[in-house]
Amino acid sequence: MQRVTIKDIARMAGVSVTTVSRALNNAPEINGETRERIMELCRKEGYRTNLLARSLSSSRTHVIGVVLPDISGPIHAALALHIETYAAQLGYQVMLCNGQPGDGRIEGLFDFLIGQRVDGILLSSASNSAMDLLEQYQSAVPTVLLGAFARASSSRRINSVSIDNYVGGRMAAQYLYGLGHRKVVYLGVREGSRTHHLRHRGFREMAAELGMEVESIGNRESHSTTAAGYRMAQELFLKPFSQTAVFAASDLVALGAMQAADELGIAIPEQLSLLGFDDIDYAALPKIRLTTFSQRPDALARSGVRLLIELIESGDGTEFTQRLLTPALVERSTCRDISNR
Amino acid sequence: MQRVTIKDIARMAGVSVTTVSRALNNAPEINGETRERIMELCRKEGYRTNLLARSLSSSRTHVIGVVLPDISGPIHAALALHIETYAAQLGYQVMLCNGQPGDGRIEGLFDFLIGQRVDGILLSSASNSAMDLLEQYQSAVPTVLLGAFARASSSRRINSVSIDNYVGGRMAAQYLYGLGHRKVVYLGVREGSRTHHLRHRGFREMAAELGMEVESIGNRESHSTTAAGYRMAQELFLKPFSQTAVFAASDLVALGAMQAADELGIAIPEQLSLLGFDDIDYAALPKIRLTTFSQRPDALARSGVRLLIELIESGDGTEFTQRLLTPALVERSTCRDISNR
DNA sequence: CTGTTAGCGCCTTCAA
DNA sequence: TTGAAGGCGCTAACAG
Repeated sequence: MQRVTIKDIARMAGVSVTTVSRALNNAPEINGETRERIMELCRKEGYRTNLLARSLSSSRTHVIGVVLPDISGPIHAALALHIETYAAQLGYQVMLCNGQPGDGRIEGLFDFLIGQRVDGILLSSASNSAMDLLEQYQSAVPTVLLGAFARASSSRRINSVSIDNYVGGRMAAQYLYGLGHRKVVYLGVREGSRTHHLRHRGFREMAAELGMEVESIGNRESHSTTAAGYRMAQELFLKPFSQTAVFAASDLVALGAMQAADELGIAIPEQLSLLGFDDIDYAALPKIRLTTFSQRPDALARSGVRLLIELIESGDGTEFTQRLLTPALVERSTCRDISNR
Repeated sequence: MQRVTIKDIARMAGVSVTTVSRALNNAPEINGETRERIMELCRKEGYRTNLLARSLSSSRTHVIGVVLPDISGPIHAALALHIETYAAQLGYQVMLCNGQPGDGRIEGLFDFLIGQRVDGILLSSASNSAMDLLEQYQSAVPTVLLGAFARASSSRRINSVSIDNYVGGRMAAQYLYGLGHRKVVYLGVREGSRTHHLRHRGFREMAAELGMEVESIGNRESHSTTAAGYRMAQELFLKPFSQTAVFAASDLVALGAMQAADELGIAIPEQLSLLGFDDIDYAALPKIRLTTFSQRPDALARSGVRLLIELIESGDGTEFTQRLLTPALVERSTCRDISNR
């Protein structure tokens, strides 16, 4: 496990370390022949650049840190994949970490990444405290927040890219209205998350504008899980209700609602339309086929990576940009047009 | 973005860099007071150790590289999460990368990780070429293969931890036999993958021992996807067949088969039992409830990380160990006992 | 085109 | 208990 260094190669080739360095970096000012000779030697000797040393002296790592709440969650996993792919195309490696604001480990994670001298950090989080965290750290390293942006906070001095949840909520209301629904429910209001707050507000406001009646059912849990959706849906279904459609705060919540409906013999979409949000993988499954809104993880990833790298390469920490993506409706089979029944 | 170094702190505290270094590393030979004073200064000045520099001089990074075929796939995502969690407990950070043997980028990835001087590499792969790759690289860095081990190759000089696919195949046969099935099909034979090869062989051998008749249907595609499962199942269902149970090469294949069965009005498990392998998240969904075998990603991750770190800390590259985990049956609702009908 | 000289930020003997 | 000096492997002026 003894490693051959640039110095060894230099000695063997009878040149200086500088020359070897130049050969390795395709510097223009070098003789083609000696270059070839050196490269050949490197290959033969199994030389591998010590990137730590290179980064130390060049103070650039070409690595970006990516912090996600839960790599194993379907949306985040997709995000991770796209981020990595796209970053690689632009010449950056990704250092992927698990963590979320408030879990007590996240500061340690940021310190680690900064200690590793990553060129920038991408944080994906829907929690409110993510912004505070970034405001605190972005003086130390370029930083972009993914997915937690909110119109309301446009005053925040941070860089961010996000699905426009407010608009998403509005689109949902509009879609259901267009299908002829006039009394609907919003399932899973959760105030701890800005994302969900906005989604809810957008939905209610558009519904109000259209004259559609909406009942909101709150989620007492701290996460929008299938189990929570199941319980909330039961709460709704177990007494008589007159609504014809349900907009679930997330696909997982929708899944729970589906299960509850199934057990109580409520047919979807015949008796009740169900609309989700996220477009997780499950949603596309044959037996599910949930109509929902895509968070467009690929677009989010691309946009976030691009912004971060612009930041890194401009070296300008005085400008803050916020980008908003419009969610995309994915029509499958859980919403029915009841306008002319 | 100008960083404060150990030298700055030393100057400010009126001591030498050595002293600061000692304070930072809780060296025993240092005055408690000066230690406190220095630490306080570091905090106030926002000092963060440059890990690159530390690693360069100590030649230890406390980072392990993890290479997975597809972070967004459910099994790999779970694996990634567990690996990271467990490594963190043992004081190691994880550098997560996407790549698989044969995709043309993997050598670059390994070179990158070695260049970053990771202390070790964990590779998860089911492909045959993974072993060749590791044999080639393990002289440069400690290495553990996850999930692709095969009994047949116990002669290989590599470190590995894996679900015992051969035994898994045997267990599957035994389970179906116990339920009274006598004519079964193995759906999705794929020779490119050692994993699948073993699973198939185990299944056939145990079936033969029990006197159970098995028809194998091959998968012409290079991956075990839902789409492939769908096509293969159609191939089976479209002509008359007498088998009472199907063992699918993977849960995804099983999912495809479910869809095909659904469309053709074949009831599962009433008319046909279906057994999967992997226990991906989907499998547990209310409308799916697939009976399957768990790959036990948590156990796999723990075991792999532990082995790798032992390797790293022993510094012994002459010993190779192989660990085998037994899959665990997860009984849900897609297999029926037909023994006394 | 090539070599010399200084670092990058930290750790680690060896003296004091 | 502290400091000075050298080195980890590489890059980056600046001369030649």
